Parts: sequence; structure tokens; C-alpha cells
Amino acid sequence: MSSPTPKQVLFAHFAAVAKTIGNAHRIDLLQQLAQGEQSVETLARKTGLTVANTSQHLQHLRRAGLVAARRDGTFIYYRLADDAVLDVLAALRRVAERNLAEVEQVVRGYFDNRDAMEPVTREELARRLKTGDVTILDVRPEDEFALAHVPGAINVPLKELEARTAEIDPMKDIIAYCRGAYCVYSYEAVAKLRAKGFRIRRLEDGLPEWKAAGLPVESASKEN
Amino acid sequence: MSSPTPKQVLFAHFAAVAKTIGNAHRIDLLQQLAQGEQSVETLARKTGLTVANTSQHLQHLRRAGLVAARRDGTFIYYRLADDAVLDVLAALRRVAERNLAEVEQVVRGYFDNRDAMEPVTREELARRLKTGDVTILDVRPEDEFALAHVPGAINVPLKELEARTAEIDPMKDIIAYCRGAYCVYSYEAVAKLRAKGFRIRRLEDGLPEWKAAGLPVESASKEN
DNA sequence: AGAGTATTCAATTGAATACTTGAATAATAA
DNA sequence: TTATTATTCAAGTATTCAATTGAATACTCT
Repeated sequence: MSSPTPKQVLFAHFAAVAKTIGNAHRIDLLQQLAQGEQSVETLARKTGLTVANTSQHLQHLRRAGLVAARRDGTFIYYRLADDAVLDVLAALRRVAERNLAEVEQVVRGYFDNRDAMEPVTREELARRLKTGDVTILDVRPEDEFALAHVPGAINVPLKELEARTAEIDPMKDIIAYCRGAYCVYSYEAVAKLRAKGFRIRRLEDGLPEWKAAGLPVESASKEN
Repeated sequence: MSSPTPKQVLFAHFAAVAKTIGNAHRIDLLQQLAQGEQSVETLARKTGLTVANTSQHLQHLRRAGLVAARRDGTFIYYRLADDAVLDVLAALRRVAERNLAEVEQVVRGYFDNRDAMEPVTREELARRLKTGDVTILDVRPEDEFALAHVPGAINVPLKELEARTAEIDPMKDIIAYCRGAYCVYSYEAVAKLRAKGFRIRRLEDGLPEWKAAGLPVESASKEN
């Protein structure tokens, strides 16, 4: 048996990367990291995995070149190694949505029927950012808001929405966003606030897609 | 344990699709199918797998929604279910090339150093197609040429190049192309013909990328 | 109906993967 | 130096995956 050709070597590497993504927990971890870098402990809590298991999955992702890490004291923070990782996930989602009946069904049943919620395009939001005539509501957890958010957004995590509606100007239109596709937070925020008479819609996707489009973001530590 | 959320169900499906791609043989099959639909027997021969094994991998790909099949007499022809499958492969390649040292090394050592071969962009080739001042040389096997090719291309499979150089006008510039990234045929064609004094360069990628860019193709059975 | 061809299926075997658990490691604070 | 916290590693177990082999299936031709 001859030695493998360059093509075979490369396909084996690509297969290894794909196989690494071929685990729902690791996809969840990558989607969490799309919001910004986070520690192992934080990632474990958000995904519901044990710390040991989270760590093992992160090693796997790191060996595959999908994430990178830095140590800060006893904490180790992981981040996406390359924003192009999100392109892989988006491409996978697109193929699955178009070609797997079960996926289409779940998406239609849970997400699309809620699009009586009239998703707002990124372009439209970018335009309204300039005119300042809209409240931008980020319903993600505070730590993710701190990492990065749409400039001028206010942060009311979904869990606190009922308790904090007084903070939201009822005279202005509202656009809510969260982590991205399949994050139910913005759907639920729209439902809750519409029930109280607010004029609210949701952004078509999430913060990572906004950033990938080159649109401006702010974070708690610096402006850009 | 509660029932899975829609997000969890969707991530499980995406993971299953990624896992299906996480095998070098199945990646090879998908790249072969990027050239057009082919029978199990043909795919087995091109990938060096047994027919039974090829068939099993194709079932896996079909269940994942990545390929589709049609029967013609005793032959079953497989094709890509969705051109977006190639987007997944391209995104995987991009991430691997940028983030895995081993991949970068193989690419640099085998492919990029040959880019003293001055790859031609698709746009440039499209322009020169119109002026008709260039020979377009398709060095893929004849059956793939028959499935689809750049209009006006001549087909001299790499294996037959030595024997058929008389068919190539030495007074015209030549642009060679093959299956796509990591297909060595066009690299080798450039090397062989340059050694004989021909003015030849290679297209930056392959026929699938040309098609995906919306550029015209012909096939043996019909024009479009 | 029977033979031939192409393809798929099912069982087996060995390899690979994922989770859990407990131990080990690295950094910090006292 | 010792204790604490965060994280990783290694071993064991259960599950899944891939290739092989032989049988079964589907279609065509005579």
C-alpha cells in the first residue's frame, strides 16, 4: 500500500474537523463562544455539562483548530480560533434545513410560525441606529452583553423582563435580539412585550451575524 | 430528564450531518459528485473502495440529506442533494487551512509552491472566453467532461496528455482546469506542457466553483 | 423461469468515541 | 509551605462506527 496522496492527507484532516463538530455538545459550545470568550466553568454551566466533560470537549475543539485558549490566573478562557468556524456552522444549518424533513419541521413548528413577529434585517436596524428612534433590546445574559453588543442597546435578560418593563419606553418602537438562530429569547421577549402593548419586533438573527457583517459593536470594556 | 428543547433537537441533527461528513471517504465521494451524478460502480472505482463499502457510505450520505439517488435500469446514479453541500466542504477547508499547521504545511508544500503557476481567476477566464484567444484545457476524465465543462474547452485527460499534445495549438495561450482544490491534474498538466514550451497557466479552482459562480457550462447532452 | 449485473442489507469484528469518576496539575492566597 | 480553586488527565465502561463478507434484492435479458 503506497503512502497517502496529499489529497488523501487533506481529506483526512477535513474529516477530523467535521467529526469534531459532529457532536451536539461541541456545537453548543461553539455557539456559546460565538458570543465571546468564556471560561470552562461558565461554559459548563451554560451547556449543562460537567466541568470535566466540558474540558474534554474543549480539548477536542482546540486540537481540531476550532478554539483557542488563554489562562488568566486559575481561569482558562476559551474563544473561537477563527470566525470562519461560524461559517461552517451556518453552512451546516443551511444544508440541514433544506434537506432534512425533521429539521424543516422543527424550524417551521417552533421558529417560523413565530415570524408573525416580522424579523427586522440587520440593514434596517443599522439605519435606525443612526436615526435613534428605536429601543434596541438585548435579552441575552449580562455576561454576554458585557462581551459585545449592538451600540446603544439596553440589556434586560429574558428572565428579568417581567420585573423590569418599567425601564422600557412604551412610546418607542423596540427591536430585540439575542444569540442568533434557534435562540428562543428574542421570540419570547416579543411575545411577552406585545402582550403588554409594546410595539416590538425581533432582529432576523443574532449578535455574531451582526458582527460578521462588519457592523459596529460595543463592549463593556472598550468601544469599537 | 425533560424532553429536549428545539435547539437541542436541531443541534443533534446538525451534529449528525457534520459526523456524516467526518469521514475521508465520504468527503471524497462528495467531491466526486461535485463533478456531476455518477453510479455506485463508477464512484467505487474512482475512490478505490469496494462497491459494498461505497454503497454503505452513500446510504449514510443519503440519510443525512447530502446526496440523492435515481435508478436507471440496474444502475443507481447518485448526485449532490444540494449545491450548498459544497459550501460546507469549502468552509471546512478554509477553517482547516487557516488553523491547522499540518494542513497549512501540506498545502504549502504541495500546492502553493506550484503557484509559480500563476493561477487565473474565474473572472479572467470568463473574459477571455469571450475574446476566444485562449485554449481551455479540461484534464479531467472524459466522463466528468461529458457531465459538464467550461464552454469551448477541449478534453485531454492527464493520462493522455503526452500522447495527444499535437491536438493543442502551440501558438495560443492555454488555461487548464480540473476538479477543484487539491486536484493535482491541472498542476501536472501545467508542468508537463511548460516543459514542452507551451504557454500554460491553471485556473484557480475547479469546475464546481465555476458553476457555483453562475458561469456558463456545457455538457455532452445539452447546452446551457 | 432462469441467469446475469448492479446494488443493498445484515452480521461480525475491531476500532473509535463519550461520559463518569477520581487523581493530578497549575495558579493563587494566606 | 499549605489550602483552595479551576482545570486537565487517565482509566473504565458503554455505545457507536467502519470494513468485510456473504446473502438478499431489484432490474434486465433471454
